[in-house]
Amino acid sequence: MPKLQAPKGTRDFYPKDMAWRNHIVDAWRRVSIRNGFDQVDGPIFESLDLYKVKSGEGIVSELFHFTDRGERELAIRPEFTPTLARMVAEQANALPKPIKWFCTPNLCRAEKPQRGRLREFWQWNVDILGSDLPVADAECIFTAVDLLKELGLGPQHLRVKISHRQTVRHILKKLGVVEEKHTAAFELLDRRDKIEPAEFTNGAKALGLDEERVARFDQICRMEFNSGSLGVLYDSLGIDPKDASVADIQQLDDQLRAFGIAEWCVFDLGIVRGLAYYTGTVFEIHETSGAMRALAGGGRYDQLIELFGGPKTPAVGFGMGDVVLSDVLRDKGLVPEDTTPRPDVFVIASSDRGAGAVASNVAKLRLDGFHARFSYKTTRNVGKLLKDASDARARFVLILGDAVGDAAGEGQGQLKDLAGGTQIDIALGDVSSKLRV
RNA sequence: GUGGGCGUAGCUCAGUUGGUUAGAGCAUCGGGUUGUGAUCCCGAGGGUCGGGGGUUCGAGUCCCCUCGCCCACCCCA
Repeated sequence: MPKLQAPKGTRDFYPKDMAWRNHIVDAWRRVSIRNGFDQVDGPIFESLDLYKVKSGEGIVSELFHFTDRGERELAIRPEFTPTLARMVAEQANALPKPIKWFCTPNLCRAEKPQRGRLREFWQWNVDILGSDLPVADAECIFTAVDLLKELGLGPQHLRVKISHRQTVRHILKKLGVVEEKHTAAFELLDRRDKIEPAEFTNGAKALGLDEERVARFDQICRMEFNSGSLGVLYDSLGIDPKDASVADIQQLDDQLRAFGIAEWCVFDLGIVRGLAYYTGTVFEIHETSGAMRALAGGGRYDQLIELFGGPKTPAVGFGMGDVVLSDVLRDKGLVPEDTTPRPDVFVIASSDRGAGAVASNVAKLRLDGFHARFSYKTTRNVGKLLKDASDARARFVLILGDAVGDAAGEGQGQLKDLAGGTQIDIALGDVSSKLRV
């Protein structure tokens, strides 16, 4: 029999791992809800065609796909956006706008695992549909930043790098690149750090740019503008700030400052995202050191819902994966030793008579809503039992001796605070109210 | 898909030029002592040395294939 092990690029979640995953997913959920998003989900597999709509045939080799007994071609979801688009397209006219949805699906991609990338991972998706206002873009970014803060990260660790397709298009136009070649220009821009300078220059020439303009194009793409300093960009390019083509990015900047997250944000026109479907704002969250792959990425995709057969619906959103997020938190020393739930109370017996009352007292405490545990050991050795309680990371220990009554809640016990070490005599009927303090 | 590094117990690792039934610490489980958390003492379980094939009297050790992990590419929805 072949060795039975978790498939390549997947993870087993033992209690500590599961607690950590929950730590992340719970934070995603908590932050989403307080930012006004509703949770949704869809099937973990969809028809293969759904993924071809957005990404073409080329996507198939990246998918785990199969044929069911009805000869239907299906695929495990590699992303959530097509499902989201399908769901929105189906009920777009009935849903109140703006639609603010989030989800935390697990996704599978048939890629070779490496740092920051596995074959199964969890991804936080946050989307606002039905509004083309820059405030929606800003609220998505605010929500992403809120999550980072929630997990203890600060602007010293991460930066939201923001660009805007329309602004870049406007600059390209100013430099003399015809509109049909803008997509090629985006691709070239995206690859500029991966290719030789000569190849970049040649690519730029193919777009109709001469030597001087190539240099200018490259220079602009390498500049960063802090929030509030977009004027510098306009000046250097001779753009009128009142020009409609830059109004959008200017409003976004104003909103970011209104939300109070300007210090996290920087405008970097070199951020392109490979995705052809982004139409306006695009952004990525990067480590300030620039080392790792992007922690999150997103942008505006105003035409996607139509592509999936829905009405024209502007949309903006982002995704954040658990793998890179965990890497970042680990690097920054923000991973707690153990995130498994701690027992409120651990019940032990120091006498045979006390042992007879353990189950009933545990039952009562549990019915009162407490996380209560006890030991299966038969020893009356208080030291050993306290060690069990301590190992379980319990907050309190209830010690039952000869003073217990015949029924739950009767008689006396002792309640020990494991953190402080203090111990008090207590009537068993008063334990729950004492624990609530 | 391409290239490099690495696989011995749950974890961290020893294991001589190929040579008896492959070891240690920690962890786990059981027992004992002090009945109030560190401990201390005794004991147990756990490895087809990632898997398969080959060379050899003999392979954890040498050769080939394969699987997995890590890293870098490709790609990144």
